[in-house]
Amino acid sequence: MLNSRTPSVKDVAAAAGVSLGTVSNVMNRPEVVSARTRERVERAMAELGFVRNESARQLRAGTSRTLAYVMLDGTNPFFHDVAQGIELAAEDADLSLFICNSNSRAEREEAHLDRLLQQRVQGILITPVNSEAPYLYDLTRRGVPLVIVDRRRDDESCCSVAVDDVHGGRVAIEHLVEQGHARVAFIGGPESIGQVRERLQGAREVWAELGLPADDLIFLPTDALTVAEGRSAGERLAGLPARRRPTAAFCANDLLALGLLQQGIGAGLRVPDDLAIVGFDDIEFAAAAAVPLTSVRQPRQELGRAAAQLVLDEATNPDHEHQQLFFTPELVARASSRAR
Amino acid sequence: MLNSRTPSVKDVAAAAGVSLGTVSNVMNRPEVVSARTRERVERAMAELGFVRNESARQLRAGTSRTLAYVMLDGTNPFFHDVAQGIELAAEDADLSLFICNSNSRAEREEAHLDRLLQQRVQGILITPVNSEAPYLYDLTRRGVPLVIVDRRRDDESCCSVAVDDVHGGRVAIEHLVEQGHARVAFIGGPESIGQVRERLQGAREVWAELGLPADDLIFLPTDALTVAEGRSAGERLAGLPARRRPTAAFCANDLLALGLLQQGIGAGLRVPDDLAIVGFDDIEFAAAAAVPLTSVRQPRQELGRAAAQLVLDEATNPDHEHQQLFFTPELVARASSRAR
DNA sequence: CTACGTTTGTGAAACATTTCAACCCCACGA
DNA sequence: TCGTGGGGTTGAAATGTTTCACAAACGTAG
Repeated sequence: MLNSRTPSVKDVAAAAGVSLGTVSNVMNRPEVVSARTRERVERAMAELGFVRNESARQLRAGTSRTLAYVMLDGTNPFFHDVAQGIELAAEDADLSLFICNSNSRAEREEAHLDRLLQQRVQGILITPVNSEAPYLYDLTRRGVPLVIVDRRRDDESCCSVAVDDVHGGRVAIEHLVEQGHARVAFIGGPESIGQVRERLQGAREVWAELGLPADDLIFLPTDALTVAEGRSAGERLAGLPARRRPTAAFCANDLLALGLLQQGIGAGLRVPDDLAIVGFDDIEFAAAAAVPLTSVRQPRQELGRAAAQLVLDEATNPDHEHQQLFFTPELVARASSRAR
Repeated sequence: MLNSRTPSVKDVAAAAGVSLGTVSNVMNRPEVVSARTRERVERAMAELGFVRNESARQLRAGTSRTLAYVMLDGTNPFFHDVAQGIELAAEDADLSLFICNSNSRAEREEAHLDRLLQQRVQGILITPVNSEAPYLYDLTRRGVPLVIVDRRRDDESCCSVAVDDVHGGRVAIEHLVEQGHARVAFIGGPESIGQVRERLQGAREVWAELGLPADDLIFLPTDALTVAEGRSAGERLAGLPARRRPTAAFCANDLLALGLLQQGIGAGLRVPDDLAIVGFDDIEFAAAAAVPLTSVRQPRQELGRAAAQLVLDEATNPDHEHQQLFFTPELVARASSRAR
């Protein structure tokens, strides 16, 4: 109040009648200072309302206490769950987490990374717009610990944490076939997204293995993985001639599935009787949908947690080796695909 | 690569054959340095891959370039939309945004604030667990710019940005009465949340003004504002004797409304014919629900943006005065409350 | 040719912390 | 008594910027 400047170690030292080195010791290695002086210093800190200046600490120590996650799409709850997992791991390691959102724009992504570099964050987790972007390789060259989340790189030039999307596609289709469906739509796109390709690939693989005619697995491409695109896919589905119309749809993510569900119910379809639906991700709202949504669950928090552990290993362990972690997704069956 | 240490201004200065003060000038006031040397310095920076050390900058300059938002509940998309608004304003002011999540736990909240204080952030935006918490008052006393978002304080001891919840309650009920409903449930809780109280108050006010019997506005309390609680409220609703059973429900937020909708549809109710539903917040998923949800829209991004502007004013304008901003929410009518 | 103003560049101080070699003091063993 | 060891504390250096008073260079007017 009276003294506007915020107190520094020097002020604390003066107030406690010790040297400033001792104050630092109280904070960083309390065991070397005698109980009596430690207490005195702590009292002085409390009285002055001392708060350690993190910039100065970081400048001298050379190491920051923050991690960063650059997420791809803030409107998709999936990424917030991943972030939550990272946050938990960061908390355990006594680190702060910077969350940025690129909104799927490479230019925002690059701006964020630049900022983070200036902050000298300990490590960066990212779900990139494009995992091959040159500025991502620059990071590695600079020695910044980097983990790619929910995407992969073909070469193994950095750590990554992802989910076996081919397998995810397989279990979704296996489930639908088990439920008696013989004509199924795959809804998703654009194909430039690796995940979409792989989920489709898994679907096709198992469809062929089961000896079903390729024509009866209908690919309905979309322009994005959003609720609106799901609705529009639903309209296209309804437009198909009855004998071609699938009895079930497997959507590349839950947002699409929710859009499809909404469009279907609005058009008077009964789900799952007229149309069974399976989504992907198992976001919170999947279970909360009007007809609870069957979905392929990704271990979202686990994904984040594991990624954080990898980045920490890279940051602290001198003989760290890059790893490509792979989680296996599993099907969560709910009403939207109940047996016919 | 070869030289592991990341280059500093000093290295750049040496490489460009100028003093380090000049390098600083190139970054901070390019107009005072001649075109020739500026270019030389810039080339040296690029060659060395120089990245300014933000801690050092901050230490010397005494001011950080970050804002922080401590959100209340990461599982509610509402807060992410608010954060998005803040982010946009921060971007305009060339600031970074730290996003923290207290998960409705005061202890996490306090830990986050402590961190942020150490980082010397320029200002803090927060949707607090409790706007009267003593540690929030401490912040103000310390002179940290603070804005309370989506909550208020009775005294006007800091800036806040909120929505007129009483009005929101009024328009929701007016709408339902217009649609011909004469027995309506208010679903929400706990009452310790100011918003819940005020939305209920608005509902009761207008109900009385319209001359409807108080008994026909039924208060169904919940333990939280979640989808699960919405479902359970739906069960309680179904348990009411038919002549007491309301024909419409006004939920204190969209998550409750979605839960209620799910339970209702599952139990075979037709929405809106058997039960009309109005939510609050108008989150993305409201429009995407099986029956698109009528909701009272809060200007979520605007809320964040305005809050950011207030905090910046407090941080930079010496004769800043605390303001309590108030937005007026508006009803967005959709299928879940279509005329009967 | 001098005095002066303007433009451009310099160098040292300052910011708040951590770290580390050095120092003091005291107890203890010889 | 002296020497030794060790617990506790100190003081100064170092971290990478920014800022600011000042110096150098260069025109230009008188």
